[in-house]
Amino acid sequence: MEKEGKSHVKRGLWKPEEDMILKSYIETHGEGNWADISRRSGLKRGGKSCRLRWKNYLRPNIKRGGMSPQEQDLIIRMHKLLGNRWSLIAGRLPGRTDNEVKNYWNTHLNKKSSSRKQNAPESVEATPFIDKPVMSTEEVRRSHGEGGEGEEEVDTTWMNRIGSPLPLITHYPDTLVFDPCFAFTDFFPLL
DNA sequence: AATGACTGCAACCGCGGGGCA
DNA sequence: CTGCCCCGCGGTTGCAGTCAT
Repeated sequence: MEKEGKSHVKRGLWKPEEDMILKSYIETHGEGNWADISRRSGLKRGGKSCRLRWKNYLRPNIKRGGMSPQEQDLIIRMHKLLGNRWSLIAGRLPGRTDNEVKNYWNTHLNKKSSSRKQNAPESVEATPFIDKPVMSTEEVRRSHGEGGEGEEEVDTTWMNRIGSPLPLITHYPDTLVFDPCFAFTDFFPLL
């Protein structure tokens, strides 16, 4: 079959008409098999492009606009824990997409964190802001008891490494707002 | 008003993983 | 086991809008 074919595949920004076509097609036929969707809908777009457009823009319940302080806080803390696992982080932010979270991090938070590092007080230097995730994906999985239903046996080593079960809040009180509803055990089931 | 620099976001690219024949 | 196809992820690029001069 024809691969996403270089020659006649349209690129660049999506037009409102294209959005409408894709949206109505998916509403009628459902998601799945994006290569097929791009062919059958009549859009001259690659399957990947259709998928991206739907997931990041057209899907229902997409939240647009600025991040709330709570969302910022969550992103920062999740990033510290997981690193650049944008899809996982976005999974904890209803209506936000991995692309949006990634962009937000790269444009806003990454900058913020690096500028903080520059004038960081000693106490902050002791807990570097972003460089390394506290847990690798593997560690997250293990701590969730993957491979052994040891439930309730929560591995708390990440807490020790962060230094506190409420990471960062004491170091950056101007930016971070502790959300008492959030517990890390809350997102483990998603992994 | 013109224009060059900067910023933020949408979209693309390449790669790896999973499912299936 | 192998190869193919599709999907999803993370990194990167490109462009439109905004700001500064």
